[in-house]
Amino acid sequence: MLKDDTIAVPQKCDDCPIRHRAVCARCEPEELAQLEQIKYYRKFEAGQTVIWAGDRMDFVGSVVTGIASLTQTMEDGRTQMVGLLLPSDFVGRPGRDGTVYDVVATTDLVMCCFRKKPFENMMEATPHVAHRLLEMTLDELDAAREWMLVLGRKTAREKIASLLSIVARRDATLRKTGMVGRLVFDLPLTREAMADYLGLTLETVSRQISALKRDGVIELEGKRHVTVPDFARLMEEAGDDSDGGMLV
Amino acid sequence: MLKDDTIAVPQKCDDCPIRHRAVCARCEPEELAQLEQIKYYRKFEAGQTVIWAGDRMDFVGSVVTGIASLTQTMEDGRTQMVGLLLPSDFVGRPGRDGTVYDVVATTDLVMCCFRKKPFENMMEATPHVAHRLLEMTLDELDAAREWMLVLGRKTAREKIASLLSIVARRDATLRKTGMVGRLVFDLPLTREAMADYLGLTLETVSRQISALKRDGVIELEGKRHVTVPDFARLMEEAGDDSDGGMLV
DNA sequence: CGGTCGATTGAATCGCATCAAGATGCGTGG
DNA sequence: CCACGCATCTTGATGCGATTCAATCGACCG
Repeated sequence: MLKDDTIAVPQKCDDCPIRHRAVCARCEPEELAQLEQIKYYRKFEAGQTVIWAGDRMDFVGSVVTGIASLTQTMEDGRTQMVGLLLPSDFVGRPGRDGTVYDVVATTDLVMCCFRKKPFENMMEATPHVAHRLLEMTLDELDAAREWMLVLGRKTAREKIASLLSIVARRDATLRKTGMVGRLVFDLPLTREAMADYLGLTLETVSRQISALKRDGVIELEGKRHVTVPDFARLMEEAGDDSDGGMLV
Repeated sequence: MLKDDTIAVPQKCDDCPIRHRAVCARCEPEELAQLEQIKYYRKFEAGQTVIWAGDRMDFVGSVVTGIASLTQTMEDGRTQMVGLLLPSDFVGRPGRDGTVYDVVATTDLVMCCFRKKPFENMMEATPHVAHRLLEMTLDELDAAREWMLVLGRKTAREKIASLLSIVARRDATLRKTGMVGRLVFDLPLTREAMADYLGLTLETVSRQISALKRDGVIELEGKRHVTVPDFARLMEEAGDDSDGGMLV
């Protein structure tokens, strides 16, 4: 892999947008200083592959801005996205040399990477990093299991509604508008990426989105800009009334 | 919940069958002594519910013998099993009060439970428990993602073959026969439980098992006793040639 | 202006769910 | 010991939902 994706400009952790959500969230100033020593930034364009399944990984890291996806592929080409990596999410596995997933930049992407060996040493030495990582991993596990229900038991329409409600919810959280009134957001995924995530074909995704639009559950401007007039209605369409379906 | 499931007989950790695989695997003798202080055993019969989704949990623990399942349910009754808990697997989430899943004993079950608060304190104090738990959680996350591919992209036949190969592999590991020659094992799940795990109906499960039998991929004695004459063939049917599909 | 990429829509097909009957096996009680 | 009931499993017929194959459309770009 070409290394011209490395960013020269150093950024202080204090100003980092994911300072309080990422693996470093719990760190004390002196631990942060240690992390600054071993960190570097990398930048990817939408569509670029960050790591191929089976590749050796000499770093771990966090998504700073943008979105990446974890994908598995079968020999015959069928693919399933198994994770959506949003800002503050962690990539890589301490104590293991490779990934089993392709990591692909879905949008333009900036990652904060740590050299693996020093990071592992830090995990041994200081509890805060390890503790935060455990917490994050447990959350991801819950999210993955939540998604198993979507993949295993929901209809195409419910799957689409589930995805939309997740993206809507995350977007609202991010900019701290509540879950009230009309929600407006952009879909960060192509129809094909949605299909890969939902275990559908892109045609079915397209059809169901059209159907939800026709039925007034959502409104569309262009292909990606979505308005949800009534979030409760969307939740209902997703098959989980009330609070259910938390993910990410 | 009735508490008559608590077992009076104390068991020493040294003799414990899951001593070196469970959350206590890395513990030093004195840490083990600490754990002994806060542990107790509980026993469940096949079919009994260990915890209901939404219930408060005042303990965490490990499966010692038997099998349990984690299940999610939608309001309309559709269910999806999101995890199969085998001996040494961990139940519960430190730092959180309840489960979001039903935990059900699939077979007769013995669990080694730790009172939650003292266990959390121990995690703070000693690194070995927390470290091992992180490792196990990362493994579970991988397994969950592996399963997402099964649920999202595999056909009914491939799903059945995937499940069989997992059970076969685990069984062979457990009794240290290799993956060579004829594999013989018992299915620990009913057709309905398999359906819940695979995102199918029990009728489809039954049909596909019959089909695999008809095609000579497996042999059956009774409903539960399975022989796999050629494991590579089974893997092929599962859609992952060579080494793929590791789970559990 | 063709060319490409993403998206939409239609028609035909197929895999799995659904509905419905039986078969098998097992424990219980007469 | 056999009859009965119940749970589990098998098998068949039918219909629906999602895939597949294919044509078309719009937006963007060189």
